[in-house]
Amino acid sequence: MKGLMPLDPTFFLSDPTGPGDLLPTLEFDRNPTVLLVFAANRFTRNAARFLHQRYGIGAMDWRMMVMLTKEPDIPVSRASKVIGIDKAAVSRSLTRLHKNGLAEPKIPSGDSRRKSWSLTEKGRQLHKEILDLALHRQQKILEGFSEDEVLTLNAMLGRLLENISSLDNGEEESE
Amino acid sequence: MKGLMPLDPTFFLSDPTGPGDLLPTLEFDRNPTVLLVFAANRFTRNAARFLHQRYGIGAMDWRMMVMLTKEPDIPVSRASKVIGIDKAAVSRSLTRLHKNGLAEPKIPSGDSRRKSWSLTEKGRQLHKEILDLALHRQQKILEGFSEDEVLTLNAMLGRLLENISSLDNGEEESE
DNA sequence: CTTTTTATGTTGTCATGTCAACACATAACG
DNA sequence: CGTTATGTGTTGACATGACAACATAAAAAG
Repeated sequence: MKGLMPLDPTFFLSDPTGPGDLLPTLEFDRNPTVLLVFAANRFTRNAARFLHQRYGIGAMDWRMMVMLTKEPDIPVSRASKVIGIDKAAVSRSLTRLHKNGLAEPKIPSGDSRRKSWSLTEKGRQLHKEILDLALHRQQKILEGFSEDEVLTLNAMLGRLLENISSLDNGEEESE
Repeated sequence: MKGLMPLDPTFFLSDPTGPGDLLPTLEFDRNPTVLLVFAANRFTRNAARFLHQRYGIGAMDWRMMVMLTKEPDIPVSRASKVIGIDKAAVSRSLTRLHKNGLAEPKIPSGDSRRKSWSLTEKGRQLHKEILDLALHRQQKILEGFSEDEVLTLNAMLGRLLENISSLDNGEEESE
C-alpha cells in the first residue's frame, strides 16, 4: 500500500474564479472516473456500430462469445460472475445467441436451471473471424502506446476495478 | 508520434495450449479495452445505485447537472457535443431535470429549437451537495494511486479517447 | 428570389445492463 | 423428517445511450 498523499480535491474541480463567476464542478479532463466513462462509452458505441454493420450482432453478444470460448460448458450464474454483468442480461444474450445458431445449451439433469452453454461450430467460426478484427481495432486504439504503457494502463485499470469493487461491498457508509 | 513497437497481438490472447485444448480468445486482464469497459460499467452501476438511493436521480442526470454548471445557458446540441452523448438522450435528461424542478429552459426567440438550459436554484443546491460526495467517492476509488499515477492515468485515458475518436471519423476502412 | 441543404430538438424504437419478482430444486437448520 | 434458506434461470419493468425519422427554421447555393 503506497503511503503517498492523494491529490488535493481542488485538482479535480474547475477554477471557481473563472469567467462569469461560475460555480465549481468536475473538470472533465481532470477526473479519471469521468474520462473512464467517456472513453468506455465511446469505445462501446464504436464497437457496437462496427459489429452490427458487419455481423448483425451486438457488443454484448460478442462479449458472451468470448466468454464461451474461454470457458465452454458454462452456466449463466458463473458467466455472470466472471463477466461482471447481471444474470438477467446474460440469460437474454445466451437466448439470442441460441436463436442465431451460435450457441447451444446442455441440460444433463433435465432441470433447465442446471443448464450450461457452449458455442456451436458456427459460433466458433464467427468468433474466430471477429477476434482477428477486434485485435486489429485494439491495436489502432493503442497506437502510440509503448509496451510499458500498455502494461501500466492494464495495471491501473485493474486497480480501479478492485477499488470500485470494494465500494460495492459496502465500505462506503463511513461518511 | 512514438516510434515504439506495439505489443505482439498474442499478448492479448489466452494461451491456446492451455488445458482442454481451448481456442484462443481475448484474455480479460490483458486487454485494455476489456478492462476499460468492465471498470466503467462497474463504476456507473455503483454510482447509479448510490445516486438513486440518496437523491432519486440517475447517473445521466447528475452528469447533465455537471454540464449545466460548467456551461450555463447551453443548447441541447452543444451539450451533446461536449459530453459526447447523443442529443436524444440529452434532450430527455433535460426534460427530466425540468420536471424535477432542477433545470429550466430559456427560449428567447420563441422558437423551441433555440432553447438553452440552466440549473435552477434548487438544482444548484443539489449539485453542490452531490459534488462533495462524488469527490469523496472518487478519492476512495483512487486510493493507493500517487499524484503522478493519477496524472498518468488521465493522460492515457485522454489518448485512448482521441484514438477512439479517430476510428469514429472513418480511419478504419484500411483493412 | 427560389430552391436546396443544414441544423435543431423531439419522439419512437432498440440494445445494454440493472433491479426485482417468481417458480422450483437443493442445501442447511432445528 | 419438516421447515427454512439459498441458488438457479427466466421474465417484467426501468435507466441509459444509440439510431432514425420527423417537423421546422435558418443558412447556403444558384
